[in-house]
Amino acid sequence: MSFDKELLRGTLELMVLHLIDTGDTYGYALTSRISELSEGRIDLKEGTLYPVLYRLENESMIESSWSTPERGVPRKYYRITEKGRARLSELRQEWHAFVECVKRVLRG
Amino acid sequence: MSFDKELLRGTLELMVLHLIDTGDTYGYALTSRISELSEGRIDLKEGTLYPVLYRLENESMIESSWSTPERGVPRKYYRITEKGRARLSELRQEWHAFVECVKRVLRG
DNA sequence: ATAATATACTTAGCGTCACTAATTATATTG
DNA sequence: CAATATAATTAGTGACGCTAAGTATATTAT
Repeated sequence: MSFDKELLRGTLELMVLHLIDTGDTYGYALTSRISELSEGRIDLKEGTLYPVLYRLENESMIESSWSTPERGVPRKYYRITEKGRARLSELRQEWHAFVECVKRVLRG
Repeated sequence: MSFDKELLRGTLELMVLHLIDTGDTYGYALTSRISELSEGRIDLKEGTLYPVLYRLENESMIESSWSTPERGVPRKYYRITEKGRARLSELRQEWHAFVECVKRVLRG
């Protein structure tokens, strides 16, 4: 039902950075958001998403801070940095160019 | 200049199977064909392409036979099998569905 | 109260696969 | 005959999405 995991490689960072860019959010919410937007076709497990977030934070693409909501358990909120926005723009361009390339190969 | 290698994952098989489907061919020619069609953006090294071909042959998606051209060194020609054609059709669908998903996420 | 469930984050270890790099071999060209 | 182009093979590396298990708090059900 779901996609070959290899396909996710290279686009996961793009999607995560984009969603963080559209509004500060936290890990658990990102998995549901991606699942929702992809109509259940992309079902990220925690073991997949969190390492992506740590990588991005480690490279200063995003920053985090703990926050406890009125109800519920503490959450680690992420926001994108300037560096992250630049990277996002690059990744977006790269993705579109790549899709174009594959399209050309599949026509040839 | 070239794409992040992670992007190639998941689409390499698709592109290779497609090109073999459009006409019997051999490894070395595939790299130049893909480079040409992608305007140099996808530059497969032998160490990348040949293992793909061996995998595909091992799974009976393609078949090979040696053939010596009138001029030049012997080549290993590949042709697609019925099983390979079925797989190609699946991969093509999966790819298009995935691109759609990413598009939706990047809009959300 | 307490057990059960939902939310939320962490982390160790695995397998796949594109990569680098080196090797072998024949054919053609200078 | 050396140098280059063509063509295939293969050993080893690293990135990263995955499984799976764990920690911890909050809410709901019994």
